[in-house]
Amino acid sequence: MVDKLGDWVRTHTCGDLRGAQIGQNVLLLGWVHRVRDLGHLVFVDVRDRYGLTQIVVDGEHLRDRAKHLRAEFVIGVKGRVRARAPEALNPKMPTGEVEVQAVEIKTLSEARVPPFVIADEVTANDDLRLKYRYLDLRRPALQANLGLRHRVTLAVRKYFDAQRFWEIETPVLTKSTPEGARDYLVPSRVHPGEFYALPQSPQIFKQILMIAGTDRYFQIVKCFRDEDLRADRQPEFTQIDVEMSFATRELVFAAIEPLMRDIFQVIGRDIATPFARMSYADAIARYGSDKPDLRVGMAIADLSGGFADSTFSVFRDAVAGGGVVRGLVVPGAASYSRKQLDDLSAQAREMGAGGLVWARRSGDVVQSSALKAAGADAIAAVLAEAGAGATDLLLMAAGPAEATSKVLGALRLDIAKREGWLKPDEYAFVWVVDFPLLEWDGEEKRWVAMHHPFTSPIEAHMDRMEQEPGQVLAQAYDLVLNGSEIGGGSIRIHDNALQQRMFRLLGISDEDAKLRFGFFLEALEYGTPPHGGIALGLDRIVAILAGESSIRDVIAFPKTAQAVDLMSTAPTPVSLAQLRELRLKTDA
RNA sequence: GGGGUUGUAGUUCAGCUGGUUAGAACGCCGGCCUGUCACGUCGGAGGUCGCGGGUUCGAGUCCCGUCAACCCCGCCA
Repeated sequence: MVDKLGDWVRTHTCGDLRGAQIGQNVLLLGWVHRVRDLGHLVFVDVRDRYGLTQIVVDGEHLRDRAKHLRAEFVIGVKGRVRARAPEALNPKMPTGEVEVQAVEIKTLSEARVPPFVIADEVTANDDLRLKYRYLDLRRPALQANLGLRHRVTLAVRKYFDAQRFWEIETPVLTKSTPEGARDYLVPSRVHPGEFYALPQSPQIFKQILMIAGTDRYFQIVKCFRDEDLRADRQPEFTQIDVEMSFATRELVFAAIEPLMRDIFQVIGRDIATPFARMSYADAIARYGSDKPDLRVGMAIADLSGGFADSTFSVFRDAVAGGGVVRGLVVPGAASYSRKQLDDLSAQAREMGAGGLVWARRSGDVVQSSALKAAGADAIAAVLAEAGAGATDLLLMAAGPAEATSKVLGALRLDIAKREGWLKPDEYAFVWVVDFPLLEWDGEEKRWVAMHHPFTSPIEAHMDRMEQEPGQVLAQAYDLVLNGSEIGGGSIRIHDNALQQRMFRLLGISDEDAKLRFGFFLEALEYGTPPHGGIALGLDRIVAILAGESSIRDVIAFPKTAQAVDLMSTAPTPVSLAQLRELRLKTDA
């Protein structure tokens, strides 16, 4: 039986009441969290976004009513706040020094038995949680994540406002410019056979805003990419998009570092600025990744020199063939068992390495999987060169430089994870800089932009773009936090001629460039300020702040790895009438 | 596109080399209980073992296919 709300207005939330309100008459509205029926005495915990308050019900008539309450019913309670007896205090609850003695109870809404218990300590399967997202979101942990996300976006807007940036909305229905990720397409009814694309990023619009003289722009904006998903990737995601006129890399960094400081203030953490910097080449060589996790050391060192004339033919031949021998020192891992070492080798081979060689000291003697082949003196020398101490383990692999570092880098992360060295509340920022402008796409047999085609080469390399495209560095940068790419940006090309050269390098014909980017190339001709910017991944940043491993836990209504919304069941077929109106046919 | 993990009660899981009636905990329903707060306690209901096919005297268990969720590689300018 359900009651009408009538003139009931809440006086407090379920997280408000403290000792100061003792003796007051209050009215609470919320969800039944738990009912504890002790016979002649019934306790009901009422929950809302703000917290939990214990209601006490005795007296025959009301007690009967309380016994019929079930989890997730929405109720109203009129009552009086009273102090709990000293032995009945609950220090685990913020409202635990008081309780509300019920005078009147209304059931405003009944609830079916929920498919899973709504409590942080109970976790159902992901698909069930997503189907009943509104129930999952009632869990305090997810409520806290939504609140955190709100406070972060608020901090972002406050910061940029103070720095005289304007938040400007760019269109969601835009032009498809295939190059990079797949677009989500939206058919036009008014123009049959034609399509809008949902933006992968507002890149061109924000650059045009610079041409339009808005000087400093930011936007907290949804972007869309029709690519396969991961724990840190959703088909629609939110960027903090930033663009500045007359910007240099240093000016962009100087704008973003204090922003990150303000964002981390939201969780009460002081982060140190300026951030560390590392070239892309160093990141790849020393960490095997363009997004190094610097919470741990274990940098990869080049040990090729020690093996150029070695008796160990595998390593000697690798070096002679233009490859490298590289290694990393795992601190304190000299005690690894034979099985652990074998597992690491197997793992390295799985990742494409020819093999993994380990070495360590044991008292005065050295041990190594290549001891016989290389000789004790050579192993001792390389241990010394790598800086391995008495309790450390040296892992080595040989082969082409980049591939070797990537395998060792993956091992490094795996070991660090297993050893618990990656603390979620430790924050290691690094700017990765000096990216190559282009990379060779072996399948398409053409150069493709590493960042995007609007990224400027560094000024000193502009003349060499056509001669040595692979050697040209870009004015591009990524912001990396704990091994996660949380942002990327660049100084843009602001010169029409340079932009056209870039398109040609990418194998885009002049006609094609005109067709796809003509409006932008034309805009560049009307007085374009040098400019640059960055886009930060809001979902990833909030996930790291919240200590969540998946961005799904900081997005209100996320999609599955198959890009399905299990709650609304999107995507779905549409009616023939709808298709006809759009003049579309499907063979699905 | 490729690889891996998982799928058994409402939920989270166990179920050994294939063998009688598929179990536990939580949740749910009912009884008892005046200080609980993950209440306690007694009792009860609840199963197409994801789905389809195969092997077998016999399949939750083995095989093939398929669907779904998750993780990774490719992909993500």
